[in-house]
Amino acid sequence: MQHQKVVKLAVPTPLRRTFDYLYTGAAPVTGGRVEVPFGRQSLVATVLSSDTTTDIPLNKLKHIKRIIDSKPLLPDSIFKLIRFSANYYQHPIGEVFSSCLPTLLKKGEAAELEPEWQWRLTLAGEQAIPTLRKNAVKQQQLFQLCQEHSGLIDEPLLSQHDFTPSYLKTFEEKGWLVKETKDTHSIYEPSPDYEQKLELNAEQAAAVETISPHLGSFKGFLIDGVTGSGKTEIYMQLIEQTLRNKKQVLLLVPEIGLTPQTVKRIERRFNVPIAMLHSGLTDKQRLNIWLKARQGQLSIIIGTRSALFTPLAEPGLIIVDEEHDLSYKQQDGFRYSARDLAIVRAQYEDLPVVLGSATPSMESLHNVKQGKLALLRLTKRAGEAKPPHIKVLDVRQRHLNQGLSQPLIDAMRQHLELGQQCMIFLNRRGFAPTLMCHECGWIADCQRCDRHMTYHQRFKRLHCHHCDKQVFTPKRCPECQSPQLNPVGLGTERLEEALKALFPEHTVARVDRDSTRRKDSMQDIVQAIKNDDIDILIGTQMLAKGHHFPKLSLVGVVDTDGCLFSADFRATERTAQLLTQVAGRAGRSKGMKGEVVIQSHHPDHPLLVNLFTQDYQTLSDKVLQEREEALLPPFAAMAIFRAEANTLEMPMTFLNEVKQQLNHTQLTVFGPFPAPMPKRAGKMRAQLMVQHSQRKVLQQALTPITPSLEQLPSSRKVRWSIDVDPQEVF
DNA sequence: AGCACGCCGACT
DNA sequence: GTCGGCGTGCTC
Repeated sequence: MQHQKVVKLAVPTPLRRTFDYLYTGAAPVTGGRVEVPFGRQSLVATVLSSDTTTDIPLNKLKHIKRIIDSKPLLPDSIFKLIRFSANYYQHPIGEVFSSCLPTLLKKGEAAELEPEWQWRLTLAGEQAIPTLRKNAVKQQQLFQLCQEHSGLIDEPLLSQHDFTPSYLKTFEEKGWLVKETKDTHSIYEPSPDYEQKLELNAEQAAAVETISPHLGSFKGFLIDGVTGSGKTEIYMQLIEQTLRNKKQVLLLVPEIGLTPQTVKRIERRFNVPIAMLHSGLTDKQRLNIWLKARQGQLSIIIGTRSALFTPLAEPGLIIVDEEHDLSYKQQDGFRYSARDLAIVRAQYEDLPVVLGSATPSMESLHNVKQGKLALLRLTKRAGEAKPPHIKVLDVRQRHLNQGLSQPLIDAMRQHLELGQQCMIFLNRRGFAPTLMCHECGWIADCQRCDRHMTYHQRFKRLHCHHCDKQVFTPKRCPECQSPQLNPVGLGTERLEEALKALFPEHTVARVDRDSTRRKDSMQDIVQAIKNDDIDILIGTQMLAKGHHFPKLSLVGVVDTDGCLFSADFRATERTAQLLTQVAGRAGRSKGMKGEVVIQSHHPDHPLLVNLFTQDYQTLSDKVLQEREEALLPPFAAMAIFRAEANTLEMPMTFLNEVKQQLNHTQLTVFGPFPAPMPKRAGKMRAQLMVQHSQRKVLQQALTPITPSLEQLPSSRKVRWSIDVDPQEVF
């Protein structure tokens, strides 16, 4: 009998285990892909270890169908990172592999870059140029193009000038052009003087000087810099040094921060191949970027959360911009934090990681205190911009016109008269958050969620912002048939209407998910603001970050009170970050006086007092102290088990069984209890919280338990998940 | 998650 | 008579 050889595979299935298969002949390489029969389907799996042993009776094992890769797909560091992530986030290894790979690789496509072609002008071609007929304009153009580029043209150049590769066929046949594969150019020399390097102030210079000696080995940094303090210029100079060392840079940005402007700015500055990973790419383009990055043909890779797993041949630096941003944490499926994993990756690849924010997360500030991150503080705005003047306006007993107080309206007038722009911030889209019957008090509730429906006047509809359900606005109250149904409360749509009435001579624009639904409309509005075509801007949190509007001098926050009282222990942090970011939009140009007016019915609320009589740092110190006293993250490691089903009963039963299994561990368990908003999208939800002061202990306790939960009969009657380091408790 | 098997209701 | 409803069981 032939000796049977066994491989351990990560198969893309939600099962938290590995699968063993047999193979004959050459061993599939560890880290490479194979195709295997799995149940009745055929799947692409990744080899975790080759030439290994199995606990499964040999007659139960199937044979692999095909070896896809002859070399490992991923560098060791990424392979390790993926395995670490599956463990840390308690997510099935097969699913983790597939969520880290480009779609086409998941499907089994070869991991090979298509050759890129270029055409070289031959001697015969050169001699033929004078013989070309004068009226053959296109031919003339082509050869001129050739000569302008020292006899070489490539595909991008062709398409730029509206030629197709097939047009060149005739010239190839005549021997005037020769088609050849393009040299895989590795990282270019940067030419940093294309755009002038900006002058650094003392703090910026100190930051660069602190970090640059560490380029080349692992170290974590946190740049805590107020809005406008010039973090980007620090990134730029670090990128430049990394490029000089012929290394690649990975720049992570939050979901909405991925602006073409940032990329253009970087492109203009460095003459190197750059790729931006954004949602608009095709699978093919994504694969090409992935492969080029892996082969070192791209110098800078910019992308959101999932870009973290991009393999790099010569990794040199990881930057996580706006590190506090929630979008770094995936909120479904494989619930990883790209910011946290960036630190792990930097460790594995022995390179520096730079986190930057104007409002750092409590986690990062805690890591600073623990000595895990080195803190670099920028307290001054770069250039000559002054910090804005911030005022909390007590609106108790004041008359409000659609949420706007007279002092705020007056302030707007003043700024508008100076030819400057105003922004009114309201984190609630739609016309009004509820629709109410004036006669009987009936309120339009969502049938599938524990929430009211938002009234959208423009679409004449009620819209649930939690499950996306939309219905036409009823003409009469369903309870008492009264036609008097009134919108109650304030949303951005209503605010827009009010501001247009108040300031008929000024242009008003609204930026929220509804007004920017059309592709590029966000870009258009941002451009219009910069062109000074808009005087008054109404926005939700979409407008809070990243943008630099030179003529914007007044920011008004209409309604903060909703944010001040929330069950979530992170609410304070979130609100403080949002308000700080919003306030930071005002007065970013030199010589302009920025003003921020925050309306509140609770002007004495400690959050507002601490944030605006002091600063974010004072507030974050307080928050950290409270967290320490309450043993909450970041002073404890936390995980939440969530479960949902049609009734609350099954999730509670399941979570109680989970709790029993956890009884034998050292973890502190809270719950199970119904979620703060139990019903969502027609499902009833419950959760169970576990924590321990040490991450290691939490992880080690969960590791044997989570796979066994799949065996529980009650687990199949619910949809359940584990969220390690949860960011939102809902 | 897929995918198939299995045993009960309203249709050509 | 069968198409199909989704309950439940399995995946090396």
